[in-house]
Amino acid sequence: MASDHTRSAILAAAERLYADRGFGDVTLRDIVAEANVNLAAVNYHFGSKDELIAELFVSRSIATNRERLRELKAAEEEGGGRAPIEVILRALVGPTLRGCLGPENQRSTAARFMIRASIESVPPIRRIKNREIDHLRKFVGAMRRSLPDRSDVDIYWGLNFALAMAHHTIRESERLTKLSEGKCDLDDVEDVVARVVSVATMALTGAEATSKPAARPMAANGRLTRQDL
Amino acid sequence: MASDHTRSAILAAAERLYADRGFGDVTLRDIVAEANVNLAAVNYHFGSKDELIAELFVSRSIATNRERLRELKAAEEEGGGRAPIEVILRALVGPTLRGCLGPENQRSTAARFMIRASIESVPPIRRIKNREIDHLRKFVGAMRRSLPDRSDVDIYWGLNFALAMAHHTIRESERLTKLSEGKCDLDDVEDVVARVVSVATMALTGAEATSKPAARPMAANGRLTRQDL
DNA sequence: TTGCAATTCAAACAGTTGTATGAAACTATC
DNA sequence: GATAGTTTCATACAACTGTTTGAATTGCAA
Repeated sequence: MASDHTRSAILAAAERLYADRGFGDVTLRDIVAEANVNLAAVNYHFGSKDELIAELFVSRSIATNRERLRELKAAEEEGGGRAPIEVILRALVGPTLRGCLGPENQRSTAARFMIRASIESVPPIRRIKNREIDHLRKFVGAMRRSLPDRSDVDIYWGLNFALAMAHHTIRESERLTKLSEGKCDLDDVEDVVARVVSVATMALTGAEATSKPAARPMAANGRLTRQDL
Repeated sequence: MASDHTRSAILAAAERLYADRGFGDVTLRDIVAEANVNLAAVNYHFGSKDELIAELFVSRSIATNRERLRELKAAEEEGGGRAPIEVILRALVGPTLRGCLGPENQRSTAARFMIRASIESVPPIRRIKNREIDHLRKFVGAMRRSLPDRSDVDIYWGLNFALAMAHHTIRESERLTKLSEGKCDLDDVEDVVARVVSVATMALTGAEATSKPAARPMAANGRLTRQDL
């Protein structure tokens, strides 16, 4: 492996194009044109298109996960093995939110790529995401230590909701801006982090049991008249 | 328009195939084979593949939205124009959750299709989703009436988080089951609805202001060593 | 029945896609 | 400076895609 030049040019070009135009309509030919390399170079260096995408996604995921664990470890060491739940949650959702939100023009290519990966789910990325469970288990452990009185089920649901709010906000940030007519300021990332952490904390420390009301009928499947939507 | 036979056969076959195998690898030829009709029939009846997908998705969205508004209207009429926030939130997330969760074997094709539409976002569907804002505004209105002291921004965030928890739970239901080793029972739909509504209610009625801690550095972009993930 | 429009059909089209090939160019080692 | 291994390159390939075409068939109305 001499200089890595072609390899990294492909990676950079691919990430930029995917970030800008999505996975759907970026072909290998687009990528090699942007990278100024030969078409065959992709298969030579990466084996296949899917492996290129996977490598791209794995790199960025590792970076985010490393940042998450760094924050988590620091917090637990400071608290003698038991970090406050808010800090754990902040370590969980902070890095992702900070990476993907913030002013448009200063949002990195990497972040825009990860947003795309979150919006348009393609097979090679889906396969990798399934492996993220081990990573999440570390946060489950920390949350258990922080809230020893909470049941496991509540912990799992709290984690699920925290990730839900973070990812959904990233994924649908445009819609939220439009719906709120700009009143929700998604460029103020730390405010977003604080909101997510606050709600997730309430979810984990709030009301003990959830009431179970009577079941409701399922949505109709029959014919329809155009009126809503 | 004589008998609609071909048309509805295509719709049914397409929905079934998309639900089972996703949008990515279902071709028009797969659909017409499943529907036992000629290849050209799709373009004759729908104009294009994208319009077929759009028609499918619009139908199901309308059904869900109608159900949502039915619940909302009933609740507001009962309360004299002012429904409790829990009931509004239940009307918002209940129909979707009930449609998409529940025991695998009794989950309808329609519901499985909508899950797919939520996981794999394809262009024709993305275009339609952007039009859903008007629909959501009706819920914003109801929430404002229910919580007149809350700021608009808080309302928007509460709505956003409610949808986040519902959609993310549907989309990542498999992962949550695996992570929790089956302890989170996603077949008990009403429990899921109750949990989402409960947390969303806390988000909307809980702590007034969110504290604003100091900013944190962004995730590193540099080289990486495989360790996490 | 005749005529006309709607529908179905087989076949082909035009374009794109990711991938493979084999020769050429390069690079570093001896 | 010859050699061996790596990397680049132009080109071809094979398959698949959504769409179109124009003729056949069908169904209904006059």
